[in-house]
Amino acid sequence: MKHDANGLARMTISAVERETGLPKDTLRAWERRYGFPQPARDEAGERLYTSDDVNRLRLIRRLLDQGWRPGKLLAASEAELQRIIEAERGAGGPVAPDGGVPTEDVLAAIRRHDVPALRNLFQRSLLERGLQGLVSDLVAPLNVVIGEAWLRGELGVPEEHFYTEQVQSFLRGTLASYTRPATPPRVLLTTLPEEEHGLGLLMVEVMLASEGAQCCSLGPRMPLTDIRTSAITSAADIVALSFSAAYPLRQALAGVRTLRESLPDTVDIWVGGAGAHERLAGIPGVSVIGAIRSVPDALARWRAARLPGASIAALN
Amino acid sequence: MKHDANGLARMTISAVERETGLPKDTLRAWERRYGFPQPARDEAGERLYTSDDVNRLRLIRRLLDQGWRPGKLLAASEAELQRIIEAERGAGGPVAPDGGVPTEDVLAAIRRHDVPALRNLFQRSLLERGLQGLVSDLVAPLNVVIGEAWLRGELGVPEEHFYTEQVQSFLRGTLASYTRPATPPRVLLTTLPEEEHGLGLLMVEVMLASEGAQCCSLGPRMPLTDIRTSAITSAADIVALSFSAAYPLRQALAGVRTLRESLPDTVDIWVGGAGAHERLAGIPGVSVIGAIRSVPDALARWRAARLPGASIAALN
DNA sequence: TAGATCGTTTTGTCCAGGACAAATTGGGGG
DNA sequence: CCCCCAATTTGTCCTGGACAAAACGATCTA
Repeated sequence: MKHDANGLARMTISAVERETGLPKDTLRAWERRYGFPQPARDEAGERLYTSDDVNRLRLIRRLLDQGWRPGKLLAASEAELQRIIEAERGAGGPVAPDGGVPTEDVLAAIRRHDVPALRNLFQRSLLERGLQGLVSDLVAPLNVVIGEAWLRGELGVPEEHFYTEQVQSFLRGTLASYTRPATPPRVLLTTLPEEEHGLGLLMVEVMLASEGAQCCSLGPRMPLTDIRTSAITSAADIVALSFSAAYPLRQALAGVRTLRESLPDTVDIWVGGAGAHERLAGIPGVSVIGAIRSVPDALARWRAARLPGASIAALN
Repeated sequence: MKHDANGLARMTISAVERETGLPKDTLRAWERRYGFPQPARDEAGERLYTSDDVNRLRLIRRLLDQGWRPGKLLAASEAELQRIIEAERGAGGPVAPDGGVPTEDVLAAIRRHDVPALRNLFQRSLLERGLQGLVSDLVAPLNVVIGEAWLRGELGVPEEHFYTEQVQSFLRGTLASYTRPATPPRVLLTTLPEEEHGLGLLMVEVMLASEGAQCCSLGPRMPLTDIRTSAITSAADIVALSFSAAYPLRQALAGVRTLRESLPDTVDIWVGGAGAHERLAGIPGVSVIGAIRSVPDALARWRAARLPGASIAALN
């Protein structure tokens, strides 16, 4: 981070790429076409962005992920952008209060960076609703709420990281202390290389493991060819992929199609997450898991189809 | 992924950037200066790399991280590259066999993607040596061994991911089921934005938590300004940063200096990991943790200096 | 012999501005 | 109302030049 004559922090184009996830080429194209951002230059003519630029770019990126078009957002004034954010608030329908752990309590704990308090709230939800309930009734809605709070500037980057870190810790910890007889199917979990969010993956793993499936998670960012090799090595019945809303549909389609072609027909592909568009279901042998709570159903269907001889009782 | 006339997989420059972590600009500069890689072109004149190119680039990247210079590596023939890899094998000194869980057993489980077997081995090490012993005597040497095995082509990307994922799961799980009275210091754990490896962070967290410190992990990739805010919000006594060997020293120095300036003097900064160069210790108020096993000592020193009134007994 | 100093080379990153194709949009026709 | 096509939008890639930070290595000093 450099500083200008007034001591204000100024960032180079690669720093901005890192912070916002927007490629350098795109940043330069936007400047050329829309006049925003319009960074100052250093002695060598290199761009120096302000942190205001970065904040606005982060905002724009989120709105892009929600379907807005660059032309609108980049030409928009500050006021217009605020109006768009207002309109976006709760656009996906209100998050149903679940009567369990209050969302505000969780948000308060996150704001305080209060590890014990947050763990307590998770623990409470776990006892009241079980592991699957914790994931589908608390964590899933929380992800939405926190994303929106971030958009409105009510939470910062560290708070979001802190939340993600703590949820992952709690879920993994709970999963680790949970053992039951391993039954089919064997599921390989991962994301494509451009997708780095591992929380969705973990949520699916929790749902599957609670039903006794054998999960093998590779974590995020796995090259396509390696997914194929891994699926075969680990004798997987299902390859589960997670896509966040930010993932370009076109890339998801291409990736899943290639994977589908390279995997044996006996291996199912499941895709889930906010970026798992309906059109992915158009590919034969690919199932879209619309909501995290429907994972157990999908699993039951797979078992009914593939394990016709086994009684349900034997599996439970 | 595109395909050429012979059906061979061909990747665009952004795919290669994604797979290897080498920026597009660097790939083009290497082509211009050293003639490698020299990708074919599609109808539009865009570069199409082969998977051999990518494999070699991945190799080169690792060797760069170990201190080799681009000029040597990129001009090297296939045979010369092999010779360098041979030379590199065990260059860091042999990893001491610790008499506990045999490394080969772990590698075998990783190759088979065998989750239960791997967890068993971790569990065994945990029972034989305790949590700190697991981290310092098994996980730390394993990281080195696995990195070297990858370099020699004995392990692939998915195996490395699989290992990382399983270790993290196991450690987090064990940590979650482990409670003891929280005592000072309060430690904030994270990495700078360019550093995405979270395993080192988790290892430190385990060591610290075993000694009763209050850890608050933000996960990897945290912007500098946000680290400052977070440290203050969470009233941290120590900010712990982890650097992998791949992290450029210059950037580490700049980042840590900036952070040091923005944090109150009462907050210590600890840096660790393979990329935590001695020169970082030159900054006042910054401690370099040379090896993971020295974390408890560092903690004891902090307590002796900052909590002179408290008896050791009260802390344990 | 070990270590500091300083010019030279290496190397990563940035720039401009043009090009193109994939994706989206907005009409019109069945 | 749905489908299809042309116009527009938009992300990504290209070349080839430039520059500064880092690494190197030769020279000098204690």
